[in-house]
Amino acid sequence: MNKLTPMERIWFIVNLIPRGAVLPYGLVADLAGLPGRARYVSKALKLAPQTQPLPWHRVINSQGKISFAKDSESFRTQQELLRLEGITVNAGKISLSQYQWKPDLATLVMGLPF
DNA sequence: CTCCTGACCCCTG
DNA sequence: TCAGGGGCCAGGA
Repeated sequence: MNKLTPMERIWFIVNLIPRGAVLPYGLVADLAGLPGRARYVSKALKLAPQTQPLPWHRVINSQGKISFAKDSESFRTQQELLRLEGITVNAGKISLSQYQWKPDLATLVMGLPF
């Protein structure tokens, strides 16, 4: 049966975010069936196994901004990865109205293994 | 078991 | 826009 752990469900959702799109931590949590657990999403990304590539850079905060300190190496890496996908990033900000992933919920939920 | 720490979020001023 | 403050809760110490 579908015994995906909460963390695995988060990774599953993040893997669904298409190239050139982004999704806020809070919405990742909602889609993973963990409403109100935005913080847990950040933890899950940090603890994600390097084994398989996870598009963690497509996850940003609800303000449309990269959540790493602007002077950190992680910040620069995420900004670079987003730009490589054609996303415009200004001072760490991304336009959610323009790039936020808006999946067809009915279709999405049907395909979820949890 | 308790305490502390977050790649967060929402609301207020 | 920006800063606080309260809420949230799984892990590590």
